[in-house]
Amino acid sequence: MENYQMFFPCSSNGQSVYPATNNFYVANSDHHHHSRGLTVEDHSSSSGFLGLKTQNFVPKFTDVKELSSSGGFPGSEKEVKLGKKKGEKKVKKPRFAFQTRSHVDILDDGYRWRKYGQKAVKNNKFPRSYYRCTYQGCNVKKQVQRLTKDEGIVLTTYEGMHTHHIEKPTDNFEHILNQLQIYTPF
DNA sequence: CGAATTTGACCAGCGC
DNA sequence: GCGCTGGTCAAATTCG
Repeated sequence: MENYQMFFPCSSNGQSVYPATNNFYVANSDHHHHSRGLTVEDHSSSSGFLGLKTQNFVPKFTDVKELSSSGGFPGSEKEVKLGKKKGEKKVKKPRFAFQTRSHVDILDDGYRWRKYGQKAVKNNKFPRSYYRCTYQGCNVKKQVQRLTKDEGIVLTTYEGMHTHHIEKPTDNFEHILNQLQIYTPF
């Protein structure tokens, strides 16, 4: 129940979902001093990945990262600790980050999100926004952050898997999500 | 009027 | 142990 590398196993052009370059890395540590590794570009040809659309702008995915999985990378997991919950044990949740090239922060992926926080992060002049899926019982979270390096890039990090059907189907994203469910142990 | 957002406070983990 | 940082809560406020 832990390996989610096959997040979006299909891409429109059959490439660049998993950039087989040094741009793909496992971002496990939250406390690096520099925004290293956030190299972008080189994959700007990967348009049409999900067909995500915002109001009137279709972002291009420039990178896909697996943030945290217990797949066996040495010291890769920095699992979220839900120590605040009374009886909850700490659950490792897979996290995936997408770098999208967009001028808007809110990428409409078809789910309904409620913002529950916003924090200024170090080494980044843009705040990071925290969202939670509003579907009852589905506590999938995501955070959206714009890069100081290149403010045209928006880094969206998903945490957890949706256990329900998409609410607002947008183009082929629903199809992608269906693909996703196949690899979901839930 | 209910739902969503804003925003400061609070808390936990980690490094020094 | 203390302070910094990231993540979450929750009351107040705004929005539809």
